[in-house]
Amino acid sequence: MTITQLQYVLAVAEYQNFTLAAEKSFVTQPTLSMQVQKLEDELDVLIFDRGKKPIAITEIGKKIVAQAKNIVAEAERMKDIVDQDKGYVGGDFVLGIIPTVMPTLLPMFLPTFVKKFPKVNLIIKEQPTDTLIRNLEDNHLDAAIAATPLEVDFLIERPLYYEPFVGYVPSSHRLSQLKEITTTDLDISDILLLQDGHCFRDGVINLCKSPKNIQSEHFQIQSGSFETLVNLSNEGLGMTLLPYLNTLDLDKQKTANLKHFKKPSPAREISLIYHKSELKMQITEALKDTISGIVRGAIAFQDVEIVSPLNN
Amino acid sequence: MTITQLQYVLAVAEYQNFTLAAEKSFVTQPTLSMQVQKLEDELDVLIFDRGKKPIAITEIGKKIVAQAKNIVAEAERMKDIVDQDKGYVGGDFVLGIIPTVMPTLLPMFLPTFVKKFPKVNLIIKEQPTDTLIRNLEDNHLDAAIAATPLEVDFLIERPLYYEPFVGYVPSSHRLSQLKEITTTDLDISDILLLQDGHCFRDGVINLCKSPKNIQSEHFQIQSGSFETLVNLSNEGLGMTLLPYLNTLDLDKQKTANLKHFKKPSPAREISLIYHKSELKMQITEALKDTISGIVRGAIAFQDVEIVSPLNN
DNA sequence: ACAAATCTATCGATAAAACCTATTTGTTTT
DNA sequence: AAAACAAATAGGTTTTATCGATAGATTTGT
Repeated sequence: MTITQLQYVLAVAEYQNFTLAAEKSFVTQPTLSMQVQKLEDELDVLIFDRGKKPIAITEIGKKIVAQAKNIVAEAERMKDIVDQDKGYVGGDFVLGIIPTVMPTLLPMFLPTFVKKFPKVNLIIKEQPTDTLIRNLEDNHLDAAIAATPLEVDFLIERPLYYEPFVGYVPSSHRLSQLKEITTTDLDISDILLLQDGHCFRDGVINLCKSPKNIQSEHFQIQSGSFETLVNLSNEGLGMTLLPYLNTLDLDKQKTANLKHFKKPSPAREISLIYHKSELKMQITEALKDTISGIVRGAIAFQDVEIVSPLNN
Repeated sequence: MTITQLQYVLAVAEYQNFTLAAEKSFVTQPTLSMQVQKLEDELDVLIFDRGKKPIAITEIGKKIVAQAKNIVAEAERMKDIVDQDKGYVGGDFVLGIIPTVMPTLLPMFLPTFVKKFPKVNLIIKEQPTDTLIRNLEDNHLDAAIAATPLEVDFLIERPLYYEPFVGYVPSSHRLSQLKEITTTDLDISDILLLQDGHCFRDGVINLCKSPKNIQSEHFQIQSGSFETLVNLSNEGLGMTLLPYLNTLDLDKQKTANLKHFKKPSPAREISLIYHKSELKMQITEALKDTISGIVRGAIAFQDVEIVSPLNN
């Protein structure tokens, strides 16, 4: 049994296809097939059922794949250990970020981070929460930034900051005369929402969880960007809710339409999340420290109440 | 990096000697040296300092060895997983047992176990507790039976039974008229002890921890067997303490000299202990179940108070 | 139902590696 | 300073990981 063989098995398990797995492993298909066969011979079991297509993983195969993941993860950590000891922080680091955090947070910490750790090649991917979780499980992401708590057992969550929700209420709206709003003022039927899949959308829905009007929506407009939502709102189609950081770069006229919540303000918890196997911990820690340090200046700590980002 | 290279590194770390490590790994010394060098090249660190003899492990080398242990242990577990799935319970199983448990417990469970698991080749080693712990750490033992609690962080303890201490008091002794004895009756200075290194000795000393007479011993006779202690005791050299199971095969005349403790009787906790990496768990579990089942018949459960087996 | 496409296993050849024996180099011991 | 011991190095052999080409099998498309 070699680590290479285990990696090949993991690739096949992931792509459900020997040819593709071979490509991704940068070897030819016969090479990969042979090595998988050798491992199967050595363990004297069938890991994959090649009978049907796409190929299936046998019952014992699933256990073997799970254990192979352990072994390969431990093996990868070896490099981490050595790097850490050398004080060397470098290499690729793939970070996933949810769409509603990306445009506001990334510009804040990226310049500082790349300056502080010039040898780290940071690769950023914008993905919705469910994709982030899947990719963290498969080790395609080294870490991610998402709204929490997620309650996923293989993930560790390290809160970075708490971002209050802010109402955007145009002058035509029934709430426009209020100085501060509360959750009970909200009516889901006249709030403009982001598209399905955005966890901020789910957060807003959770916030308005008064069962009364949840069915009787007169119209449905969904967008992927807050800018669109604000513009639609100005057209008189309803109010909307924005994350605090998104309110900072509105123009003066639009800023006048912002309505803050009465304390404790509902807020989303934004965390750095990563696999509990804790690979590349030195970069992960550095990232967390950098972001925490930067954001602490931007978001005054205040009395907040965390809203769940999950739809359930 | 290959698993073989890691195993070579572990061998060198264990034997502090390339030649011996090569022998134990069933390869020649140059082969092992080369592979270790290759790993060092790949990780770009020195694992061993060959400058002085015996060779030393570098600081980073210690971390690498620790991680290599993790990887190799996970790799070994792969075979376990496959075997377990096949319903096959076999292969070698090396069990360590402390001397004071060996002669009484082994005959009780060995016949049952070998009959129940004919494919397991059980190898028994009689060793004092400290040796057991060292060998469990190095994976030279798959499990061991010892007096607990030991509070060793890499070990898991699974209590098998609680064995009361029984006093052996010859008719010439000052306590011979008592029906039951208590710990306060004991005086360390007239109790015959096993040799240094036996944890039962430490247990007895802990039991008598009345600081009064611990210095003023008039004579010191130490033996490795309870039989000798009982015979010396009959010669009027003092009383002694025996584990309950050792009192069962005394002759009628000697049985008359036994004095049980007043409930709750002091007792030693005998446990099956094994490394927390949990290799060969199916055999370990089978062993535990076998012994628990057998002993439950021999030792009536009673009110006991556990005595620490550690000297401190 | 047949042909095309897709995918895995097998074959033969090659380059890489793991390993061995013999020898050299560098320590430690006498 | 010589002897003894231990690790590195050199050169050669065996093993094996890999490749390219191809055959066999299953699924898909017409």
